[in-house]
Order: sequence, then C-alpha cells, then structure tokens
Amino acid sequence: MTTGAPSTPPTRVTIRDVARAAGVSRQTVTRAINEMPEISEETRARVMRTVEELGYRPNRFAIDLSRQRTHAVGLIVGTFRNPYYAQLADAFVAELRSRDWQVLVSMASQGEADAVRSMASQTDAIIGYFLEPQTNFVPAARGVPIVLLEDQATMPGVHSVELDFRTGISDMVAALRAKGSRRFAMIDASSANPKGTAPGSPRRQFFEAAVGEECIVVTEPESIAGGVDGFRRLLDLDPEIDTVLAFNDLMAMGAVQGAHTLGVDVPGRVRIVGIDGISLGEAISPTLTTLSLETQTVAAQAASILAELFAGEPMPSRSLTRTVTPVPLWRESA
Amino acid sequence: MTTGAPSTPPTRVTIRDVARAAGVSRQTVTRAINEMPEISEETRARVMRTVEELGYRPNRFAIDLSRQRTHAVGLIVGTFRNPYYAQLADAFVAELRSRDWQVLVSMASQGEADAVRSMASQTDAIIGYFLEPQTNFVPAARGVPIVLLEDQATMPGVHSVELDFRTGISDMVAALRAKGSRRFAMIDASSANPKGTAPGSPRRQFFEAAVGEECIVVTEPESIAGGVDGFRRLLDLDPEIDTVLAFNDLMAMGAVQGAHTLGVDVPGRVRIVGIDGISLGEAISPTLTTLSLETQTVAAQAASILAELFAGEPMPSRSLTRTVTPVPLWRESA
DNA sequence: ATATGCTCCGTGACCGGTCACGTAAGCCTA
DNA sequence: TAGGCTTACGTGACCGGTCACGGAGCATAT
Repeated sequence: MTTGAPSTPPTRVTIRDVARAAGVSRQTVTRAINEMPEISEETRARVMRTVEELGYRPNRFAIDLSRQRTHAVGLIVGTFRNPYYAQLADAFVAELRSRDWQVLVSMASQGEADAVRSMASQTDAIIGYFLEPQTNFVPAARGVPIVLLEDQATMPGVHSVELDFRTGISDMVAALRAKGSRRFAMIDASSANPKGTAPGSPRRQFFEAAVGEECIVVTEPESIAGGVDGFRRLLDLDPEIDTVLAFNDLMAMGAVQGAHTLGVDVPGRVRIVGIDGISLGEAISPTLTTLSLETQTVAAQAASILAELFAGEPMPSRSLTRTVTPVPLWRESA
Repeated sequence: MTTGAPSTPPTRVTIRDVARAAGVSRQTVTRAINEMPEISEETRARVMRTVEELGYRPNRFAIDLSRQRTHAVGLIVGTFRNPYYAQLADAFVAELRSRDWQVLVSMASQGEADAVRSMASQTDAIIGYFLEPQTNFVPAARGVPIVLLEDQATMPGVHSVELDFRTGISDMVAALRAKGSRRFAMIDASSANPKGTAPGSPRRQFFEAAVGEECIVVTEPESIAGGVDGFRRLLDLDPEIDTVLAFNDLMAMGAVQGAHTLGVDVPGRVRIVGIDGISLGEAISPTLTTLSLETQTVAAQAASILAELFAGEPMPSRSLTRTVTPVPLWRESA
C-alpha cells in the first residue's frame, strides 16, 4: 500500500463553507466581507463571526480571475546588492503599497527577457531598470505595459520616467567650478553601455558636454573595486586632476577609498562626486557628495504613470513620460 | 453622454479563442501548450502556431486556481535602506525564483500585523524579519505559515531559520583575543529589543557571555549616526578599549567613521567589528571586518523549509527549524 | 384591495484554465 | 469481421470567487 489512509485532506475553507455555516448564500458572504451594501448589520456580524471561526481567507486568484484585475506590478532590477536599486525598491514598495498595489520583485540576472516574460504573466504592469535594448525584452511582455526607469521609451506600450542628467550634471559641474574645480575626470562604468559602441554612458556624455573641454575618462567595472582602480588609473594618467565624477555612488565610494590608500586628501587635493544619492554615502569619511537621483520622486512619478494607465478604459497608445531632475547633494567629499 | 463609443474592449486572448482558431478543443490546446501526451505532433505544431499568431498567453491566476496551488511567497522586512535586508532580499529572490516561486515584498513600516495580513491573502507562505512579539502579528496570518528569520518560533504554524549567535560571536571574540584584544566594548541597537526590558539584544547577551568579564555597552539608534555617536561615547567612558563590536554593519561603519574623525587609528588603536557581512563593508577604509550572517545560506534554508512544508500533504504541525552559524569575515578593521 | 417602493437576500452564469472521463478512428489479431 | 487495444481528440464539471439578475418580505401610498 503506497498511500496511507486518507489523512485529513487540507481542503481550503471556501466562501461556500462560510455560507453554509452561517446559513446564508455565497453572495451574502461576499457582501459581508467586501463591505458592500444590501446587507443588514446583524447578518454581516454573524457572517464575520463565522469567517473568524472557520479561519476563512479569500483566495486571491479566484478574486483576480473573476474581477479580471490583478493589482500587482512587477519590479525588475539588476541586483539589490547595489544599494541604489535597493533604495529604489524601497521607495516603490512604499509608494505602491500605499495605493494598495502589490509588488512582485525579480532580478534580471538570468536575462531581461526571461524576467519580463515571467512577470508579464502575473502582473498588470512592469517597472524596471534595463540595460539591454528595448527590442530585446519588450516583446516578452506580450502587451503588458512597461515603465522604463532612467531610459527613454521608444516603443509603443512602453513608458518611462527619465532622468534629466543634462541639467543635473551641468548644475553639479557649475557648482564644482564655483568651488574651484579646474581639471575634471570621470570613472565611467563598463556595464552601463552594452547597447552599442557609443562613446560611453549618457552620464559620461553629459559630463563631457558640461565640462566643455578635454577631460580624461577611464572605464571600470561597476563595483567598489572598480572605483578603487579607476581612481588610481586616473591619477596615473594625470596627477593634476582636482575633481572626479564616478558613474555611481558605489564606484565613488571605491574612489574615496582608493584616494585614502594613496594618501590623497579628499576633498582637499581631489574632490570626489558620485551619482545616486544612496544613504550609505554618509557611512564613509569623508561623507560622499553626490548627484541624488531622488528615488522617492521617481517612484511617485512611476506610480502616477500607472495610475494614468489604468484610469482610462481605452489604454492610451501614446507613451507616457515623466522627467525627474537629479539634484546635487552636498556632503563632505566635494 | 458620459462614456464614449464602446472602444475596442481589451478582451484577453483565451484558450478558447486559440481552440476555435485552430479548429480543436480547449483540452487539445492545453495538451499542446503543456507538452502533454495524447496529441499528434502535427496538431501540436498547428496549435502552437495559432498561439503565436494570436499572442495568447496563459492566465496565471486561472492556472493556479484550477491547479490549486500558488507559487508565491511574501517577504517582509523593515526596510531596504539597510543593505543587509536588501542583500537578504536579493538572496531570497534568487533562491526562490530558481525554484519557480514568485516573491512579493512588503515592508513593515506601517505595522507588522498589517503587513502580514495583506500578505497572507495572496501568498502561500510568509518569510520575514520581525521585531514585535510573535503574538502581535502571527494571528494576522490566518493560518498561512510563517518563517521567522533570526528568531525562534514559539507558536504553532510558525517556523524559523535561527542564527547561532552564541557560536558565531564566541568564535569571533576568541579570534580577536588571539589577535591581542583585551578590552571589549559594544554599541548595541536600541530598536533591537522592543519586546521587553530584557538586558539588550541577544547579540549583546552572547557578546557579554563570550567576553566573560565586565565590558561596557552603549545603546544607540540603529543607523550610521548611531554608530558615530556610540563610538564617541564609548571612548569617553573608557579610553582604554581596544575592540568594539557594533550591533550591525551599518553602525560599525558609523563607528569607523567616528574613529576617523576622532583621529583614532583603526585597527591599530581600536579594532572595530560589525555584524551582517554586507558587501558595502568593502567600501570604507579600512574595510570592515564583520560577522557574516550568510544571507545565501539563510535564504536556501528558508526555501528548504518551504519545500518541506508544501511537499507533504498533511501540513506538519511541528515547527520546522534550521540553524545557520555566522562566520567571521576578516577584512581590515580588525 | 392593489400598487409602489425599499431593504435584504438567493440563483445561475461566468472568469480561464485543468481534470476525469467518454468516444471515434485506426491497427492488429484470431 | 468481430473483438480488443492504442492513439487522438472532445465534453462536462470544477477550482473559488464575482456579477447581473430576480424575488421575497414589509411598509407606505392610492
């Protein structure tokens, strides 16, 4: 005998069980639970008591199936090991939860198209920070709207919250100039531009445009170690540099550490600036000056796009766009 | 007229549409899609082609509803702003996604019971790191199993992945002694023990037990600033201390920063050790020595509990427990 | 007395899949 | 050529909710 005696089948408590126990119909139970009208207070109380006694809890799948709505959005980022993404996720969860949406998270480690595909089958929308070209992963969504972070939407059904790096970086550079910066340099991220052979990341391009003159740039892996190495290389290439912008805070923190081990004073001898605005930037000495990407605002804007998307019945065919301008966050390193 | 002309209703492509278009029955479509037997290769190909043409994608909710299983677990943490939680989430998403489970995340900012309640209605299980006493939030789960992180399960239906701080901390202290540490001190977290008036966090208790003799402890808020202040206070209280353990890496990084601004050499004059093992510990100078909480292992163990929970039909009534032993991660600060 | 209105509650169909069956066609054997 | 077996496919019920109805019961108006 392979299977033992029929042990208690773990049958779920359904709305019918509650209805039977309370001596009412299913619909009445629904009315009680969902606080709908057309039910007497007395009956509602009795039903709710039964619900409590039986430990009934509604099945989300049945609800979504019959209501034809999911109220879940998927968030896809590269990794939470970069605190910026984590902070972004934090802001999203807070923002969306306050609007009574659920957030499913996934990481694109095994390919962005895969992540999108698996999200698309269970969410109403996908928010994400992607590296691959849009044509790679957008079709995988099969019609589920996508909100791109920090990138520009170029396909139908794709929306975006863009970052105005042009303004942000140029403001930052101007302020640095006012503080005395003359020779600028940058540590760019090699992973930031897998899309083609363009001259570096957009951040780099806007930086070069803002600086106006020649400025040296090195490219390193997007990590703390990359920042350490990048700073060293930069100083080798030109010992006269007095200001270094890093692709992100992680790399900037590496740069600060590199400066420390080289005995280079920050910000006395060299100013170091990051991009992101992670709170961890306060954990180092000197604390990190950075171009804050305003995760709260980005999250709120993305949420407002979602709200607009699902408000009108006829799904807007036009791409919805919001723009957030990064703001310098002055701490000690610059 | 309030509603305009009936625009194209966004009707979803269902399995019936595919069946009709391919000239077969629903069941045959199912067979084709799910790679079931009892279907000819020819028919399967034709159906799949139709699926492609119509852009059909199966509805996860209908599937889960009829198959009677969910595939979703909820993860609840305090905030992703603490990189440790973010790293934990990262490990979980990776681990659970590889097992084809979906991860819903939520934060307990608006009360742990609330977070649990909203999770419970849509997941098969809840994994979380909680601060309140279990009696506060466990009932809100309404029978959905909970896996506690770092805490001991004391209620039925609650399971746990515990951390053997006794061993981990005592190993760490022993190793520090071998390196010459004599006067130990600790910066505890005030938020870590809201449950009662016990003498500090478990980490502190095991630390005091391991040190064996009197050692001074200050309590600070769980933040970078708390670490800075804590270090300062500690040095005020006893200038002779040579080793400081912080409640977590965030506070330890603050302590390192505090030492830096006070001109105290780390680790030459004072060794500083954190608890968590976040990768950001590498971003500071000196890099942070810490007791690693092994997020990967914790995630894997929690997943194995879930697997066990849902493998056997009769849900085990006993609490399932795994234990992970933290391991010292030697970097530069100690 | 019937008509009208309101409150409260129940019934059947449906959401989009899956499962347990049933059945027709083709092949082989006796 | 009847019987049995296999293969390929279709049908009705069901998962657990929701929605659009319909109807009973009672009070008030006519």
